[in-house]
Amino acid sequence: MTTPAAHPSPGDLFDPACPTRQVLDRIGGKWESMLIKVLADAEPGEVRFAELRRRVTGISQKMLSQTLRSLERDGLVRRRVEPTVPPAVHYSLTPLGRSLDGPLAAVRAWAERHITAVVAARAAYDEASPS
Amino acid sequence: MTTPAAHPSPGDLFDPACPTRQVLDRIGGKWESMLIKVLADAEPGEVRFAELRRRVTGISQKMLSQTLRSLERDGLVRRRVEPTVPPAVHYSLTPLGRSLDGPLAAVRAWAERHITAVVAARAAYDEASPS
DNA sequence: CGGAATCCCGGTTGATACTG
DNA sequence: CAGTATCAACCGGGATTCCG
Repeated sequence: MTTPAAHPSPGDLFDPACPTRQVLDRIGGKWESMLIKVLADAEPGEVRFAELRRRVTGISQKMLSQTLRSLERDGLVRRRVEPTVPPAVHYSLTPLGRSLDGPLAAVRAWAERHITAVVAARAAYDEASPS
Repeated sequence: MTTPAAHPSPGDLFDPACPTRQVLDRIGGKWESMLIKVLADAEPGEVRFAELRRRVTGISQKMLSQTLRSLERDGLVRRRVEPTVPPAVHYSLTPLGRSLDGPLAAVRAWAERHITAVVAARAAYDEASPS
């Protein structure tokens, strides 16, 4: 049908406006989850821009500031500017951001526990049809 | 303290070959996680191609088959072909795939519990600098 | 120092059409 | 029914350069 109505169920994963979808779109990015982990693990809680750049190997300034801003926008990260010269900007996880690190940790744990199985499956699959 | 960085150790999130990174790259896609949930929720355990297409609103045949194949390759999904005419192909989660649904569910739960806060933060942020 | 703006390339995605 | 093939548009994201 072409059913015009499809699934209007709220909280439904199929809905583009669905919460899960929105959240996955955010943490599914290339850097988001890394940044969250780095900030979650940071001892002082706050980390400066340049330090983040150093810790998140491979990230460009553009992506760092861009990602940081999107996380800030969503209330996951806090940006604190010290009005010195030159300016020092400190980033930290908000309580909301910190709470997301839990679920993220679950995924991380799964990844570490099952990655070998995944890699093995992948190898087996590729070997079956090398083309 | 400030510290550590400088060299990516294996198993470290910063390493591009890190398990978490690989897993997030997979489930972070636009359809992967939806497919996993649909398959996980499917009562019979098996769902046919056309039925998946119907359940995952908005997906194209190309992306569906493409995503399905990548999940199959990684050992998360099983593909069973019934050699009839016309052919009937059934997809289901493997035990490995099913085990991933747990962590994914944690993320989903977080999303549903905190999405309003995220949306609010976003609105507040946008209101602060409307441009 | 932090970050905005610009340019640009390549992978990903979506329509559409064709096949077994 | 269950895909594959092709083409074109899109966009993430890297390098570079400029600014407060």
